[in-house]
Amino acid sequence: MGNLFLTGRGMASIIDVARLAGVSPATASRVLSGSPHAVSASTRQQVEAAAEELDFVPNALARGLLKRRAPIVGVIVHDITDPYFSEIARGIEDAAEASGHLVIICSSDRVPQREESYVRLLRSMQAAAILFAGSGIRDAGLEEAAARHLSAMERSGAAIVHLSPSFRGPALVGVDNVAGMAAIVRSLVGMGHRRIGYLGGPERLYVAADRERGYRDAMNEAGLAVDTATVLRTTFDVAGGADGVERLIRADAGVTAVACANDLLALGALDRLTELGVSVPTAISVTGFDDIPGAARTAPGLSTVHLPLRDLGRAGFQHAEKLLSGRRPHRRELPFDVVLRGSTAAPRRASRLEITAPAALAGAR
Amino acid sequence: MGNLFLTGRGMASIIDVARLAGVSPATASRVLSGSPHAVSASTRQQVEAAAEELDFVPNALARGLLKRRAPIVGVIVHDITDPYFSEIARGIEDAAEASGHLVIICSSDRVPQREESYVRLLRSMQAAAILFAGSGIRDAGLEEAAARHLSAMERSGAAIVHLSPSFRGPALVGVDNVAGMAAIVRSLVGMGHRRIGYLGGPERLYVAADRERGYRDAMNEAGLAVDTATVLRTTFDVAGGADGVERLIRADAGVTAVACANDLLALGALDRLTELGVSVPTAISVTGFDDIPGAARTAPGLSTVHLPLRDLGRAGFQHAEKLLSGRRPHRRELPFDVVLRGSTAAPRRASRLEITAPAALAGAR
DNA sequence: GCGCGAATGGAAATCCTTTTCACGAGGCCG
DNA sequence: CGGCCTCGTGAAAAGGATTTCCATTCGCGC
Repeated sequence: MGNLFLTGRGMASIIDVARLAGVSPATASRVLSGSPHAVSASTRQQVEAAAEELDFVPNALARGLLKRRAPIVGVIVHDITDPYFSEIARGIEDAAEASGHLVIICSSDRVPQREESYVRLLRSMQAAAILFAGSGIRDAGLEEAAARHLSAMERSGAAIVHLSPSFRGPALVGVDNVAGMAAIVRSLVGMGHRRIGYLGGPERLYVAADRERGYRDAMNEAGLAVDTATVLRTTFDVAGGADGVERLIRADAGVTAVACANDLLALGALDRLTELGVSVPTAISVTGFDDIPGAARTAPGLSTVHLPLRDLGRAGFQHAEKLLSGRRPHRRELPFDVVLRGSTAAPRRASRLEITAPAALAGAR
Repeated sequence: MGNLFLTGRGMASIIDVARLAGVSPATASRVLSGSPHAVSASTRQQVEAAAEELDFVPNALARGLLKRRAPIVGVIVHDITDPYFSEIARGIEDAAEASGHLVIICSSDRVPQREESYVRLLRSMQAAAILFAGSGIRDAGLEEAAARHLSAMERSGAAIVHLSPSFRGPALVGVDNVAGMAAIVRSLVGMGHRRIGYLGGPERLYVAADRERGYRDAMNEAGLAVDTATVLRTTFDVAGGADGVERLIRADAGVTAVACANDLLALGALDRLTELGVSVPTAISVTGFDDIPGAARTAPGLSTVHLPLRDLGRAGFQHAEKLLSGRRPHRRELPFDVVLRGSTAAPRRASRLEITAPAALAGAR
């Protein structure tokens, strides 16, 4: 077959449609792009019929070139395979789809250079927005390059949104990591724990620093010592958590609980404790942070700080949309929630004795 | 400050660079786009210095408009939150990044209309390739529209790659789902199970059909009856698995093992069985499919069919690259692996008695 | 009957880059 | 020493859609 109005073997352009409809490209554009310019009903119909007939799909590149903006948003994550990030990404995607935007996923693997390369690529694609889902990484080189790219993009009207703390300061849309960690540590204290170890994330991650500060705040507040031997920093993943608890246990500092900087760490810790025959929560309590899907399915269920990750993604995109439409949205803070499952309990008697009047306790029991 | 050579407040264009370097845009382009065309060393250096000075980032939209192709690939998944898909997506991303492509994630939620809308969007963006990570959905409306879009894209040189079976036939790059399921069911049979239930996925998913066929094949091959009451189809997620096993158990058909069409179903099944106080594998064995990260972390560990998901993604992108460079790559089949963990064991004696000579068994034990 | 505004449609510029095509200079071979 | 080839560079077109001006027509009030 082959339609005679088609310019070549490629896709039909708006010129082809205009020709078939017997109108100018300008008119066809007005109909097809929903312009406010008046077009008579009959002409409109002609154009729509022609577009349908030719299976016309507008070239977003041409449109974007003119508008200086492509209908895409980039999301910088550390690893899309990490449920924390895929949940956020999904929230962004849902909100983006509603406004016709496509979402580009960029897993930086926490390598500054890879992150910069992605930002550059997104900039070259004239992305409408970039959302940083993952925490910033303290790195002079990256931050200099990133600052340059980001301010250039903002100057040209793109939206930049941080969902976690970064070198640009606290997140535009995010949760209070300090308060969240402090809250769950406080509930550990409330159960009677006194020697609480901490398994932190990489030192260079801003979010890891915030969470560690929350831990220290809560400990200080309760008048408890933070032993340097019981605060460990490791990689932000399951393997890090497994090795971390083991080191913590072997240091034999008598900790009765371990607060982990995120759920992945806690999952790894749970695994290793099981392997080591250390029972949770009888011998030791474990807490996580984030409440990723799957945190509830461990045995025992993981006590953690629930974050509304999908909402965070959605809210992040909405923030970007406001920025794009010229408004100046407020910082937005989403609520967290301490959820206690089976991985935490009061410490064993022996431990309690250390911290309570022995006689009183013995008598009560 | 503000550089006088900048046209406006926007980003520097190649024309600005050319002007600053004192050459024509053509020459600047040749330097900056790595064209094979000869350019003298001194000119080249001038241009590079100017580009650096102006923080020039090429406009990928303009380039794409000319080349009729944007350096982006779309990945259609059912849900990026599902570890099965995020693993594949990550593999694609890794391979794509190596060749300067960006990856767009499209979660269809298995809604045909949403899938079509995404394909249309990708087409309008002149995506270089679309990879279908999720299985096709049997749906006349979608398939008609999809066929139209896809053949149009292929005609214009884009690459379309299916990683799972679809209405276009078996996957271009994929695994043998029939054989995989048959293999794990066979190992259940080998352990002595005779009444093996099946928890399948949505009827309209091609991949679900394949896996169910594998189950039936293995059962027939072993001369075992497939009772319609012990084959259930449900949604492809944790909730479906939980409800599914419960129905299976309550039907009281005496099954000693349940093969699940994927790991999410198996995870749900494990959860519910625990809640119900049915011990795994003592009372009942459970198997999954895919070996998502986390399948090893259940208690007991999930026996499943390991799929090299990340490799699958990588191989899929490489296939697309070959297609784009005009080659005609072969179908590629990746290996699977039955991995037995704690969720499977030989059935209890009572069950064995049904199928083995009672005297012999009793004597042996 | 004249003029004015609304309605409608077209011509052309614009967005930025790549890629022919053309041109001049210089080197080499015959 | 003339013709030819190579090298280096520039001018201009192309790619597809939008949008700013204009131009035309029609209806209508005076």
